[in-house]
Amino acid sequence: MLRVMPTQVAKLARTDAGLSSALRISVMRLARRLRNERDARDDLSANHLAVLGTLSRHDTMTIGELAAAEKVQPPSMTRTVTSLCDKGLVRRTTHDSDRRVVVVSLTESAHAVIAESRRRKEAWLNHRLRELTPAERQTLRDAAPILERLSQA
Amino acid sequence: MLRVMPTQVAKLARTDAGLSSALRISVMRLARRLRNERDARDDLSANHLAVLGTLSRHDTMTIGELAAAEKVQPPSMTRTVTSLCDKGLVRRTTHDSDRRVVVVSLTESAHAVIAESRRRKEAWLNHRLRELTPAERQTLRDAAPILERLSQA
DNA sequence: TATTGTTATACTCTATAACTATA
DNA sequence: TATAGTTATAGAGTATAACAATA
Repeated sequence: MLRVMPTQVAKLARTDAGLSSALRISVMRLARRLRNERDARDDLSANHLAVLGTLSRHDTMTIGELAAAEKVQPPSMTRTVTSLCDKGLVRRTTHDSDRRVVVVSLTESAHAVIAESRRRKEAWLNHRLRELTPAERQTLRDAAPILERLSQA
Repeated sequence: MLRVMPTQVAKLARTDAGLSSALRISVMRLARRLRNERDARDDLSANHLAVLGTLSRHDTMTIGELAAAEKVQPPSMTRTVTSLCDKGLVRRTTHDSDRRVVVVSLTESAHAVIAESRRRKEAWLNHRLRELTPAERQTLRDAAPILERLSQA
């Protein structure tokens, strides 16, 4: 049985050489867990939810901008936006000065869906965090901004 | 512009209430980044790679066990295993005592593919970690086992 | 009968190529 | 001509339902 157990992750992390491996394993596993915790009750696909999330961070975006942000090709984004439009979660309008451009924005009901989805995702994690010691929570508080910076690098 | 910036993550993390949100955001972002860093050069799909990874942690598994581990239905796993078999990455043998069961195991070439993929994924993170201060690396060293425990809860 | 895995079939998501409409 | 987006079409990946082989 070659499975990497929690204690092995701690051991790995002790050296600079092992830190990268330990961090990758633990971050990927926790992310997978958080993702599954969400998927269980959401009726929107991961893809659709990602587009709503991106839109909520940018307010309005064009099809091209959305495609670039989600790293898909424009035809795929056309399809996704059409589907979200049918569900009443986004609005499509023509750009004021350039009529080739389609401007996409969230509807009120989308804001509610996003908030609810986020609330559910955090409920599970919140519960787990309350089971940690104050010192462990402090470590995570210190670590969060560093992890964030790594992701932006 | 509603985008959550690194400084906001640090601010969020200061309170117990905000820790869950800050941690979720930073972990999900770093995981996405790590995943993309891998996808860029791998010719195997994320799904195929996940199956190889699971097999490398368990040595031999049946189709049913693999389906359960990857949270897909048996017919989907049959398809995936057939494809990996065609690529020469896994072997299918019949179980000794129960001839309904298919036992799947990695080939030598799969071990090489897994090692190479893992090496690539870690190269990017390794480089980022060297840019941190020793104190920041220590914080991550402390955090890794806690993150791992959260994912197992 | 129950279980393990497969085949048949359909749906979703994605891609490339060819097209329309604006600029 | 070049650009933004769409339509047409095809290829993965997944699911459910029905089936075969074995227990």
